[in-house]
Amino acid sequence: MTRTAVALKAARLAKGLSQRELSARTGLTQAHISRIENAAVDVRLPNLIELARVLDLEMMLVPRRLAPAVRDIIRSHRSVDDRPAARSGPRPAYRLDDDDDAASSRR
Amino acid sequence: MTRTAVALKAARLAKGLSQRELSARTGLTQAHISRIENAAVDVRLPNLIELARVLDLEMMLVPRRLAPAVRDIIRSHRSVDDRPAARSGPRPAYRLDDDDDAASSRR
DNA sequence: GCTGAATATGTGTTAAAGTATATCTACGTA
DNA sequence: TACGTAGATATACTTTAACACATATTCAGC
Repeated sequence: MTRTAVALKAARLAKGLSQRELSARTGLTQAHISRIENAAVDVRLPNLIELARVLDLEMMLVPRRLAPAVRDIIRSHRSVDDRPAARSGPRPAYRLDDDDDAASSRR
Repeated sequence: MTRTAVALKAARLAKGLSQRELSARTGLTQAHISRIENAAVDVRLPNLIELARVLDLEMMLVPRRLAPAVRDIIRSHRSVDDRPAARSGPRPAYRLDDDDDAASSRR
C-alpha cells in the first residue's frame, strides 16, 4: 500500500465517511475509490486533488530541504480535530475555485 | 496552465534542465513531459512523484488548516539556492527508496 | 439464516503515456 | 540574405491502463 493510499483512507475514516459518501462528494465512483485506497491503480492528479479537497487536505510540492520541517509542523498539530465524527451539521461545501485539472480546458 | 504544471516547469528551468534531460532522469518521455508542462494531460501520481524527486521537490498531503503556514515557510525560504545552474559536478543520484507507484506491485 | 450497508471485482470505454516525427529557434557560415 | 544544422519543444498515431458501470462479495445487526 502506497503512502498516499494509506493517507487517503486514513483521512476518510478520520472523517467517518464511507467510500460511497466520499464517492458522492467527489464524483469519483465508489469502485474507483476502493481501487485507489488499495493501490490497485495509479490515481490521476485531478482526482487526487479532488479527494484531498473533500478530506480537508491540500496537495503541495515542497522543496526537499523543507520537507522535514513541514512534516514536523504536521506531526505537532496532529489529532487536534481530526477525530471521527467530531462534527454535527452538513459539511461547509467543497470549494471549486482552485484547480489542477488539465482536462477541464478540453472538456 | 495548472499550478503544478507551472511549478514543474519552473523547477525544471530553475535547475537548467531541458525536457530531454529531465526525460532521461525520470524515465518519462520528452513528449510526455511537454504535454504535462502544457497541461495537455492529467499526470498520474507516480509520474508526478518521480518528476518531483528529480526536481528536488516532494509531494505532500497537508491538512488544510496548516497549508498557509507551510506556504509561508516555502515562501520565506525561496530563492536561496534554486538559481539556474548553481551547481558544478554530476547530480547526487536520485533516491528510489520511497514509493507511490501502485503499479509496481503489479509489474 | 436474512437484510442492508460497505467494500471489492469483471468488463467496456476513453484518456494517459510511448514511439516516431515534425516544427521551431538560434547560431554559424558562405 | 539565405542555408544548413543542431538543440529544444510540440504533435500524429498506437498501445496500455484509469475510470465508469454493473454486479459480486463481505460483514454487521437482527
